[in-house]
Amino acid sequence: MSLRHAILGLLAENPSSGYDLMKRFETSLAFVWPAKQSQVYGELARLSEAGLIEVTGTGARNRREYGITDAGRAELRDWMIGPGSEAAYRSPALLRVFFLWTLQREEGAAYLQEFARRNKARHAFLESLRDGAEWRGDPVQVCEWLALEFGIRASQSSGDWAEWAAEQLTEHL
Amino acid sequence: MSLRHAILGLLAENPSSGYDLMKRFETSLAFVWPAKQSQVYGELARLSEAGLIEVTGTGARNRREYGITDAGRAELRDWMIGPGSEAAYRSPALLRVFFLWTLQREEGAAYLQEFARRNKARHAFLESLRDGAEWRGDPVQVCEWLALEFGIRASQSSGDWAEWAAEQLTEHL
DNA sequence: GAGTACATGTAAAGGGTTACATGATTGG
DNA sequence: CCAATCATGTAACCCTTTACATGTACTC
Repeated sequence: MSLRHAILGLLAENPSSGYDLMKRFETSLAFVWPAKQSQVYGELARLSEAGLIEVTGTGARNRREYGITDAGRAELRDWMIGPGSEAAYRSPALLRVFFLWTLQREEGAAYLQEFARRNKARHAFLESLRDGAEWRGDPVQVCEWLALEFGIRASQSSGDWAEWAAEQLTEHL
Repeated sequence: MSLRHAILGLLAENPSSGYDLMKRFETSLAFVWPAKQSQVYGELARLSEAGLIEVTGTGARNRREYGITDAGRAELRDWMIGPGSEAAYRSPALLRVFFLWTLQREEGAAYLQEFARRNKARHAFLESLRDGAEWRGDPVQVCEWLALEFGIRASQSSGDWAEWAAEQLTEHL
């Protein structure tokens, strides 16, 4: 149940409303732990009931700001230092690679080239995020930067692989 | 709904029982599209009812072998050449990186070093698979090899990143 | 005044995980 | 004969996705 810990982590940074959290799930966390609006509000209610977060303020338009409680901080820490639950990585894109032999050679190569193109686009996007940001060097931002760098390297590696794979497919199929 | 297409792809290769498929989901597809036993049998029933697969033989211990039908092959092809549904990548490991600032510097560095260790282990494992296999060069195997190579490069890249990140954390936090 | 962004809530459906449940066959 | 493996089925629970539903405040 990592959505719960994602919310706790975000609230450990600063108090936020469901709407604020939702925006962060759509932006900075989009490639790491995407979450929908309905999920966020549901989990906030559950966390609040469990005493891991609490309402710390209200604002216009029915806005409710939540802050993390001491119990919430303890729960977050337990999860952070606990045993790493495994990836359970599911990739429809890679699954198709397994079945590329069911297509014609040119179709398969085209698929891999499209895969390469997308990864290059993502790579360029992530690099632009890194290069466009103002790096103040506070701990929160350092961690964001590390995660961002992961994405940059991963998209680079995936893009390179896909170009190579398209060549291999043309040669060996 | 990619489980459905994973099963169709495997059955396009050769007729198999639920048990056979389950084994493949635990081995070759484990890092790409893992699936549980209960899922496999359920989906087989649904695919059979939809006419995308059919029972092609029976064996000892109540074994039922399914084969893909022409309708199933058409469905598989539609999915293969259709628009790529996006990743929806969820990584608890990377999520923690986002919140590493909540730990002490040494704890964070230790986490990243453990991350590096795991990726190196996976890298070694995947390389041993590649180097231990008998490569006959048939189309099915070429595709498996391409996917395997993806995993090798990804684990390499992740491991390198984690080592680098541990250093950065020590320096910049 | 209209459109956009802010703000929250819930219900239904789909897919994945865990657990229970059962039985047949093979190999040592 | 006993254990491991082969083989299937299903129920409950949890999480995610999609969709519907509603209302407020700001800006042009």
